[in-house]
Amino acid sequence: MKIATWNINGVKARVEGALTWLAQAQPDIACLQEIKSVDEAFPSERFEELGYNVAVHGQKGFNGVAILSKLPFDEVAPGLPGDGDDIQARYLETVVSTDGTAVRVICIYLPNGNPVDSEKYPYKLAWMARLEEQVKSLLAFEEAFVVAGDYNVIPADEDVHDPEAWAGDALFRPETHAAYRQLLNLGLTDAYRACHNEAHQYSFWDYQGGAWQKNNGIRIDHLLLSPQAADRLKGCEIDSFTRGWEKPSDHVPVWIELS
DNA sequence: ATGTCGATACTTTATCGA
Repeated sequence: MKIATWNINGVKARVEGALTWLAQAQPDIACLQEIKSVDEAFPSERFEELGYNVAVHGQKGFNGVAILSKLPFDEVAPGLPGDGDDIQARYLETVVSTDGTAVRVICIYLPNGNPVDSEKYPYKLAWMARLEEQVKSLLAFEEAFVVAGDYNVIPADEDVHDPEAWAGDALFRPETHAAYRQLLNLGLTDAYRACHNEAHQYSFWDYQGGAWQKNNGIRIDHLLLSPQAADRLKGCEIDSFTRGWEKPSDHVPVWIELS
C-alpha cells in the first residue's frame, strides 16, 4: 500500500499538476494539505475519475486538508480534538482497510508559527501539544496508523541547507524541536529517516530567491508511523521532480510503501 | 535583489499568509 503526502498550495491552482502526479505515481492514498478551498468547491469529481474516494476538511482562503483513497473509507473524522474554539481546518483522520487489515491515515497541516513574537507561535505549540495527546490516545489501540503531512518542523541540521539562516525561525526553534521530539518519543517512526541516512534531502523549496535552483531546501513534510505501521514499512521516497514542473507547489510529494 | 505565489476583497492593486 502506497501512502503519500503533498502540500499542494491551493487545489484550484494545482489540480492539473496533482492529477498528473497521481496518474503517474499511483498512490493508494494521498494526503493533501493547503487546499485553500471550501468543501463545496473542492474538485472531487476530477479525483474520482482517477478512482479515488475523497474526504475533505476545507476552509475558505487558507489551510484545508483532504485525503484521496482508492480504498473506501471506513471512518472519516475532521478536526483535531482538544480545542472547541479552533476553527482552522488542519486535521483529517480516516480509516481504510484491505484484506481485513485496517490502517488509520491522518492528514495534518501543522501551523507554520511565524512570526514567533506573534500569537501564531503559541498557537503552533498548543496545536503540537494537542496532536501529542491525540497520538497518545491512538497508540492505546495498538494498531497501524500514519500521521502524514506538512509538519512545518525541520527536524535537524541535516534537514536544512543552512541551519544558521533558520535559527530562530518557528520551524527550527528549540521549543519546536522539543515538541516534535516529544511526539516521536511516544514511539513514532519518521519513515524517511528509517529508510535513508543521507543529509540534505528536502521536501520544500521557497518560491523566492531561486531556492529550487540553488537547492536551498528544507525537509518539513513527514510521515510518522505507529509501531504497527513501522513494522510494515518497505520504503519511503521524495518525488522532488515535481518542483521543477510548470506552476509547481513549493512542496513536493513524499510517500511510503507499506506491506 | 526583499528576487514568489495564491487567495481575497468595497478587485484590476493592496493585503495577508506562507
